[in-house]
Amino acid sequence: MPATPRRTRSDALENRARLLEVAAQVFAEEGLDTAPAAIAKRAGVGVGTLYRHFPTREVLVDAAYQHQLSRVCERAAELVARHPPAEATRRWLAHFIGYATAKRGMSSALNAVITSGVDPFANSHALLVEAVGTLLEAGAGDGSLRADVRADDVLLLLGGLAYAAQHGTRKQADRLVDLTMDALTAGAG
Amino acid sequence: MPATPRRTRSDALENRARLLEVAAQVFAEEGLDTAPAAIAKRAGVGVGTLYRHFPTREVLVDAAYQHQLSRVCERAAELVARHPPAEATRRWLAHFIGYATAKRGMSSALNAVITSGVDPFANSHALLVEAVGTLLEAGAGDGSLRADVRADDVLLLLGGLAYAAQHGTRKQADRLVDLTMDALTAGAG
DNA sequence: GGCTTTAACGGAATCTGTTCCGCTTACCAG
DNA sequence: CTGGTAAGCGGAACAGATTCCGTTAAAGCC
Repeated sequence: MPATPRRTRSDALENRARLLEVAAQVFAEEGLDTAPAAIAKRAGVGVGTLYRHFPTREVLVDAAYQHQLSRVCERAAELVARHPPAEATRRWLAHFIGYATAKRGMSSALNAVITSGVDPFANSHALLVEAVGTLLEAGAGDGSLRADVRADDVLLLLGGLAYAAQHGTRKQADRLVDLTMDALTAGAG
Repeated sequence: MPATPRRTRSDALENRARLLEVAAQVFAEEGLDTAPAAIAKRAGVGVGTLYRHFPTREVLVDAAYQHQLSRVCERAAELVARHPPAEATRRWLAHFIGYATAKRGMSSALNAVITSGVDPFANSHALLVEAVGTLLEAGAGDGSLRADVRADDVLLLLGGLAYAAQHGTRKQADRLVDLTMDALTAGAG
């Protein structure tokens, strides 16, 4: 067995990058249910290549959305800086849900990330837990949010909300956010 | 055009009944992802017949689970009779989530029902809204639950929870139920 | 009971997602 | 620069879901 495993081939790296670029664009244009073959073709590679780099749709989706997802996470820090913790949290929840429902397919993308602790997702997942954690800590600090909820629980709940919100109306989504805020503030201080 | 549209053929009715029976059994044994062809074969009909009666998997699943689902709904009334409203609600939420997560695939079945207002589901959906409504009304009556939440919102939320709970641990599911209860009791009385 | 109509049937054909494998070509050593 | 090696490639083959349509037989009428 070789001590130094030969480094990744340059064409493999290029193909991966191109697939990612194309996928992000196609997902935005046509939604997440685009045929894998179409993405591969547009990237100028065979389906085999697509599947080798991204064995499941979710892996591809996560990779394609990672950039946007990190922006959503950054938003949490911005909101905490500008608003009282509870208000920041409310706004971020709404932002998250709005984001999840606005983009066709974004909800399942988020859920793919949220509900997975396994490797390929670790990056985005950790980002989200951290974002929620920032909000919760701020709230616990000034007593506007209860201190006994865990960030990963809230994230899981949020994934469910995003899922549910897709099927309900916009107003219903807003009411669910309100309910969630009530849960987070219950017995705080 | 005929004034009296010829009545449904007897073999069609039999086939439908048999498919339903087989589907419920197969779902219980092997989960929801059983191949349609396998169900059709076991019921002694062609796939075309299966698809004609149940154009989507969800329609079939809803039909197959309708009986069980109605038992879950009845449970709400039983709990209200035996316990204070808030406690009955907590128990029912846990029962619901447990049910959704215990049976492989039951969660998506429930969500198919919950998230749909359209005809084929109307029956089960209405049943669920009624069950939640019973609990909320009882709680509003004695002031242990807030009076300003809508049954269909809670149901939507619950669908999200069931979805989320599938991916989390049992303990996480319990904590989500607790959070939801906190939301329902916040500012009550 | 025989005849006409047409709902309903079955499964072949089709369409879509995924895996597999023989060929290609980038990498590295000499 | 040249040859050996195996990572990576492409698309053919496969698998499962869904549709389509020629055939069958139940319903209703005489």
